[in-house]
Amino acid sequence: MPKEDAPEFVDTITIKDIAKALNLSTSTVSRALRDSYEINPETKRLVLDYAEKMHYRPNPIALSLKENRSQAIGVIVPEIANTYFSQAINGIEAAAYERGYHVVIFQSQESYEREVEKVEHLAARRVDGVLMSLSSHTFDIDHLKTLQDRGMPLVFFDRIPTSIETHKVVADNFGGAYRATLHLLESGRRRIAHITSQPGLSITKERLSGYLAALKEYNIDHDEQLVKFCTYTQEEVEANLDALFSLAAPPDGFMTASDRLALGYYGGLKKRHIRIPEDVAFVGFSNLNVAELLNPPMSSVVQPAFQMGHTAAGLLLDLIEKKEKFPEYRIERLSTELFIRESSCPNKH
Amino acid sequence: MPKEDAPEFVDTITIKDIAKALNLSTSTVSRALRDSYEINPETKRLVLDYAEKMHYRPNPIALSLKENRSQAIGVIVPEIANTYFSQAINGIEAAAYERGYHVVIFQSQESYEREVEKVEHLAARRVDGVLMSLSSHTFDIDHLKTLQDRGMPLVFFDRIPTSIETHKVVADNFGGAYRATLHLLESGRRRIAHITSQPGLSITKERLSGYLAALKEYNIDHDEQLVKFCTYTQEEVEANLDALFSLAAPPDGFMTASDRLALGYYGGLKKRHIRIPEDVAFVGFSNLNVAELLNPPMSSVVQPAFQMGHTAAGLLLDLIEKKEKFPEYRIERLSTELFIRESSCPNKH
DNA sequence: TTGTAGGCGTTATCAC
DNA sequence: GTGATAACGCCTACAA
Repeated sequence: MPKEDAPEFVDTITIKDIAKALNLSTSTVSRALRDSYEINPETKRLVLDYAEKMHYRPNPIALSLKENRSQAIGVIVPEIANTYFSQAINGIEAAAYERGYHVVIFQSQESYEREVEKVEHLAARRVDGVLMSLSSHTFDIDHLKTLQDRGMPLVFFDRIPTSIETHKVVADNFGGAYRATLHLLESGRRRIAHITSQPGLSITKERLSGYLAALKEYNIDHDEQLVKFCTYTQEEVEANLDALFSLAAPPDGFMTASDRLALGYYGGLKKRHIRIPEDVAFVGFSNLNVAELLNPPMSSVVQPAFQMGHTAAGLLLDLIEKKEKFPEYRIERLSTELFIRESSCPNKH
Repeated sequence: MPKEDAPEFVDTITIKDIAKALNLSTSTVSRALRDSYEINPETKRLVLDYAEKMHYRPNPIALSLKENRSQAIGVIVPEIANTYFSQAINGIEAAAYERGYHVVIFQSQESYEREVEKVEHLAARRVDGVLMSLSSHTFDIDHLKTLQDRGMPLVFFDRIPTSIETHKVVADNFGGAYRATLHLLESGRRRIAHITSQPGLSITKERLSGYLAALKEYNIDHDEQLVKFCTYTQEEVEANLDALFSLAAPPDGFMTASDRLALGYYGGLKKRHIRIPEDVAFVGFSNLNVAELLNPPMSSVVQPAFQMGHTAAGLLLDLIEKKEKFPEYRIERLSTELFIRESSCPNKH
C-alpha cells in the first residue's frame, strides 16, 4: 500500500519486489543483479529475466546514501547563458559521459552568496567532485577551501583563484591579450583602450598583463583612463564608451575581453553614429562566429572552451578515481589563437 | 569508524551525532530541528545552537529516499549552448528559486537515445517534475507518456509534441513567421527562401505554416525548392545555400528559423562573395543582439526565452504543489515580436 | 515532552 | 548457494 502523501510511481520496482515475486531473499537478488560469482546460474537467469521484464532500475538515491557517492560531478559556472561556459559544459559532459558519470550543472549568477549556496548543495548531494569557475563577486574562497579540506576533489577552470593551491585549467590569457594588442599596435594604433571584466578575476588580471606587456614593447605608458573594468550590462558599457570618447585623446583601438563586451561596444558606437571603420579597430576574445560578420569584421582571440571543459573534467575524474592522491597540484594552460580579420571595406585608410 | 573505501567528509554531522552529543534521542533532535511544537523550548534551543555550531545540514539524499521527492525539478533541453535554451534556463531557475526548488539540467544533444536516458535518470533521481523541450530526433514519445502515466508532473516548452495531451508553453511561432514573411513581401521580395530546423519539430511546422499563410496573401504558390530543413552544421547550411543559388530563379529573400541558421547563411554568403544588400534580405528568429550589427542588419522575430522558461517552471511548480490534479491541460502561447532593422547602406535599391 | 522502532532501497557481513 | 541482519540519514507512528 503506497504512503498517502508521497507521490506514487506505479511501476517502480525494487529488489524487494523481485525477491518476493521469485521467493528469494533480497541479498540473493542483489547478488544476482550484480552478477556475483557465488550465485547459481539458473537463479541468476531467473532474476535477470524478471528484472528485465519488469524494467527494474536500481535506485541511485539509495546507492548514494549507502556509498556516500553519486557517480556525478558538479559544475558551477557564473552563468550558463554565456557561450564560453555553455561550450565548456559540453566539453565537460563529453568527458563525463565517456567515463560513466553524470553532470550536475549549477550557476552562481555572478553572485558570491549563490556560489556558496551551490557549493554547499553539491557537497550535500554527495557529488564525487566539483568543477568550478568563480563568480566575479567572489573574493573570499573559504567555502572552497573548506570543501577541499573535507576531501572533495576540486578542479578550477577559466576563472581561477590565486589564493588556493589546487588543480587548475586555464587559457593562455596573457598570450592572447599580448598578441591581440600587438596586432593593433602593428596596424598603427597608439591609443588602445582595454575593456575588460571585473578586476578581481584571474582572467582579467592576466589579460591586463598581456595588454601592458605589448604596450611596453612600443614604449607606450599605461594610461589608466583607457582601461575600463565592467560587467556585461549595456548601460555600463555605454557609460564607459562616453567616458572614453570624451577624453582629450580618445582611443583609436579597442582590445575587449569578451565577445559580449565587444558586441556591446559595437552597439554603443553604432547608436552614437561613430563610424567604426575610420575611427577604431577591434579585437575581442571571441567564441562566436559573428566576429567576421560584423561591420567592420573584428579580429579575435579564440579560446578553446570545449577543450577546457573536457580537460578540466578529465583531470577531475582522474582525481576521483585514483586511490592515491596526486602528489602535486597540476595546472594546465591551454593555448589561444589570434584570428586576424581584415576589413574589406573600401574606405579603410 | 569510517568505512574504508567510502570518501570521508570530516565534518559532516548527522542527527545521530547531535543526539549522542546532547544525550538525546534522534527523534527528539529531528523534531527540534523541524521546530515541532511538542518539544521543550529549552531542548529546542540546545539542539538548534549545537546544530548551528557544528554546521549541521540535513542530508537531502536521505530525505529523498524517505520522501520519494527531492525539492528539485529536472530540465531537459536539446542543447545548452543554444542561446535560446540557456536563456530559458535562466527563467526556469528564477521561478524555481522563488519557490525553493533546485533545478537539475540535462541536455539531450539532439539525440533520441540520450533523451530517453536522461528522462529515466531524472525519474530515478526522483525529481518532483520535469520540464521538457524535445530533441530534433525524437519522434516516438513513449518514454514521456510512460513518465506521465507514472504520475510525474510534466510540462513541455518550445519544442512540444503533438501526440500527447499535456501542459505546454510555446511561442507564437506561426504569428512570428507570418509577420516576418509579410515584411519581406512588403519590401518587394517574391522568391523568399525559408531555412528552418528539422521537419519533425513543432516549431518547424508552425513557422512553415506562418510562412505559407503570408505567401498565400500575395497569391504566391508554395515552391518546395525554396524550403530547406537542416541542422546547424555549417556544411549543411552551405550545401543548401549552393542549391538555392543554383536555382533558375534564386531567392531574393530569406526567412530563417533561428539566429544560428541566419549567421550560418551570412557566413556562407560572405564566403561566396554574394553581396547581401543588393541581392537578398534576411529575417531570422533571433535572441542575440547581433542582428542589428550585421552587414546588412537583419530584421528579426524575437522570442521571449526567459519568460518562456519562467512560465513553464511556474506551471510545473503549480502542478507539483497542488494536491488536486489540474482539471485540464493548459497551453500557454507567448507572443513574439518583429523588429524591423533597416539597412543604412547607401547602395540599397 | 521524550524515546523506541521501523522503513525508504541497497549492499556487505556473517551465518547456514 | 542462499538467507538474515545491519547500516547509510532521516522521519514518524506509537509507546512511555
